[in-house]
Amino acid sequence: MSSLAIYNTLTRRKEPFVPLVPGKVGLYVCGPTVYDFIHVGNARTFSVFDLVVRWLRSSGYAVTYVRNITDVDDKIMDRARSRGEPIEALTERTVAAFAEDCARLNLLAPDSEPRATRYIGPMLELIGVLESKGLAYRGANADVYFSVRDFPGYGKLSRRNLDDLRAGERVAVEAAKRDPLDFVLWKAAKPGEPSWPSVFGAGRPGWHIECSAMSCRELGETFDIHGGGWDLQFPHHENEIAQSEGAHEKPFVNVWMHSAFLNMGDEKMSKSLCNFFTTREVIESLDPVQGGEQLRFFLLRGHYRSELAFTRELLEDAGNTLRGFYTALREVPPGEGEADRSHPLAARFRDAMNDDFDTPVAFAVLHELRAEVNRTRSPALAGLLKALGGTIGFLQADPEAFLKGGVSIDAGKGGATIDVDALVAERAAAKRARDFARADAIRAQLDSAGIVLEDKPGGATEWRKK
RNA sequence: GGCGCGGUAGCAAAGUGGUUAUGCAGCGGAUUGCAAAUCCGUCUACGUCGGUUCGAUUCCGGCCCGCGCCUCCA
Repeated sequence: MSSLAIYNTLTRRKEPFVPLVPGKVGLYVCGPTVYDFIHVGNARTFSVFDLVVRWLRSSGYAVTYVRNITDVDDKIMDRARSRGEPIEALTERTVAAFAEDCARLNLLAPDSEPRATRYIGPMLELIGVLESKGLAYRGANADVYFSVRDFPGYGKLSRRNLDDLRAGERVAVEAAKRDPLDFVLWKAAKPGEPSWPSVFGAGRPGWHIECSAMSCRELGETFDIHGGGWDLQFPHHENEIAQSEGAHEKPFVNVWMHSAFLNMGDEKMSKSLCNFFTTREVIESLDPVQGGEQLRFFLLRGHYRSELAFTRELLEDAGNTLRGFYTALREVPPGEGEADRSHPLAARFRDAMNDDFDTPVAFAVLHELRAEVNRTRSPALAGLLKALGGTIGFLQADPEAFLKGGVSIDAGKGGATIDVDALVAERAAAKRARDFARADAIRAQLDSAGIVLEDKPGGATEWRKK
């Protein structure tokens, strides 16, 4: 039996995974800033870590999964102001929408979903510790900064040399900083902005401090895995390390995981480039029953450290493939009882997932299993297929319902709805009377409405969405 | 300028120093009243130039091309 190896950004290699406490894993993932719907690129990252959590749990680990919500930030304030609504109304609504999107993607809820505004106290404590250790200072503008050059390990995650960084080349550097790379821990309040009282004066936290404070509260000063999108590596995660290790003087995180981008064409999808689709608009453009899992499959069938291009064709392709799995499960209903995890294909699936979550190989194994199910018509093997898919959050829907889809059937021109079952019955009667012209006419009619008929050996007829 | 990632067949995507990845699409066959589904078979591969090697897509080096981070960003 293989054991899990994970690519660690910190060491830039795959390493055997060894949890701090045997059998337990603490996992922290950087969640959304809640001023707008998440886009499909965000969905990729959250899906990747959902896969990680599910696989760790399938492997027997007790996982504590923490994913934060950033609910205080410049963008949130700007958006609330431009909409003329209270900040809380915006963030609450966005959090609720985020939860809906996650549910559609079949993402497990984190065990803890801390919000920045509820951890101001721990953040201030942490900033206090940093100041007492000489790693933080108050600027002339009353902001509090982290002094990057006073933290020896700065740059170790992203492998940057302080002197090579071009801070301020693209954005003007705040004059109050001693070094252009210093980053803000606490921002002094300006009129009309939300603020909290503190020994540093009224203000609000900088972005990076929340993750250091909340991960420590939820998972301890040192924990197993910290994840996020590739772009968070620098400066966000680098700054988290500086804050946490600067304050606690012990390793912050053992394994850093970063998921690759989702691209539009050959550019990264991002809000600043305005080239994104929201997760919900993509799902809503797909079949209402199949859409969520289809998008999830599209996002996860490639390796999480490889970039992925978002196109309509690839989304369709993913849907076709996924329907193939469900077709097998419809034809051969999974047997009751425990699946045989000692089957060679199960072992290969496990090996693939244990090799840094190699989903392309894992799905290739599932395809072999699907063919085996179709050949042997073995309910036990179908059960294994469903069970293995289930370990990574797939193939749990009712196959019949999935394949029928959420069809809103209309006859085409007139928009009149079609009674599929009545037409199927009429066709059956026509077939019995050997009126094949009528039978074929009905097939054609349904086909143009997006319904495919499948005659079964016993004379029964199944239908599904095209 | 610094740091990093990648270039695999129509499309997508793994992997390996010598033996079929896999999927979608296509094509042929079996099957079907016709279809669909399924099964069987099948066609295009490893950016480029060198090096190491009995042998390289797979290791090493140069080059070309693409992308990312260095600002908020999943």
